[in-house]
Amino acid sequence: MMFGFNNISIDKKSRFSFPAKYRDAFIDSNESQIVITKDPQYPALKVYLGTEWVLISEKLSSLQGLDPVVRNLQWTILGNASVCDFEPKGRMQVLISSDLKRYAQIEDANRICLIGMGNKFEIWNQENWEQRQTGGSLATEILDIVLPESIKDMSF
Amino acid sequence: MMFGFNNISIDKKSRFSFPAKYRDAFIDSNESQIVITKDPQYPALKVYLGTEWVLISEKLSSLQGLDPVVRNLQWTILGNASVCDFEPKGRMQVLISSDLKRYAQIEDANRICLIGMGNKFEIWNQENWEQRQTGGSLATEILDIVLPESIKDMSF
DNA sequence: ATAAAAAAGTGTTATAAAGTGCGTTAAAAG
DNA sequence: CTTTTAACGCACTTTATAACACTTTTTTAT
Repeated sequence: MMFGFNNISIDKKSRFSFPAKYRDAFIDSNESQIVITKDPQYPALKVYLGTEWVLISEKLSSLQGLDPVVRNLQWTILGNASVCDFEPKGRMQVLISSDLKRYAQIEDANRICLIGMGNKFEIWNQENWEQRQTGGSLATEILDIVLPESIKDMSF
Repeated sequence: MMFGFNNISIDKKSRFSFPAKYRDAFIDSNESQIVITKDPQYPALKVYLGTEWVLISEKLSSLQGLDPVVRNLQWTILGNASVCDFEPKGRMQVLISSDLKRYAQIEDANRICLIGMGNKFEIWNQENWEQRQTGGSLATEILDIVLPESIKDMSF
């Protein structure tokens, strides 16, 4: 399980590396891919391990896409997913696409917040993260998603 | 599986090429054809791999065509499908017919959005895509399709 | 109906931009 | 002080795209 807050650098080519403390967890679950995508509610990114992504993406894409709420989630999560090859024994580096950077408002940042949430990570712009932590709300957040029954039990 | 957002160019002769990151997926599933057709609900195009198209088109064409909704879907999806030969090991280039371009409102565009949704892609006009993403609705969208039981479990 | 012209489609190449890999330095931890 | 980790810089590779040339098809005019 991967937890905790990390303020890490992102280089000129838009790569960041996972802190070394997570290496064993990645090796144990035999990861070879990392998937980054948009958070459907906040200006932040979700980072899934490849094994976890398979479960989530299969479940989400199997839902009936004619429901507009479902279709929207499919677009947001599946349609923005960026799959990166990744070596747990190497540098554990991944690239963030310019689109995703824009969404998370980290286009010009040279530091980002990487937050371990157990089975996934989140990536935040530092100011947004601090504001959220101190109870403030963000201009771009979307809290009024009413989920259909079919996905009430899913956690993204 | 093929995921993610791509803003790519479409040349003067209406060709686009798939981003190189999808090459392995195409090679693995041994694709030699790509099928582009209309999205039944939005001013967008669906792009299927040949192998996937066989499944969908066979299922859809086998349905009882007396139901007007089914008949409409058959017309839209089957009747507008454009099959292109395609070499996964080559340039992965595909031509979009002027009809389909008009439908997706990309007639004069020199960039389009190609969205990987797992087992298929969607092609969008950039403005429409952004508007859809930020919650706006589009003049031409059709959300009130009531599906007959026979296709409730199909995903297009 | 035929030839000429235009349009549509196919293929190749060159070049700039984006992405990758790896060594070095700097910083932190033990 | 030694070892590990993080950050940076540089060189190399791959990819995307525009430009061009050529072929095929369609249209137009005679």
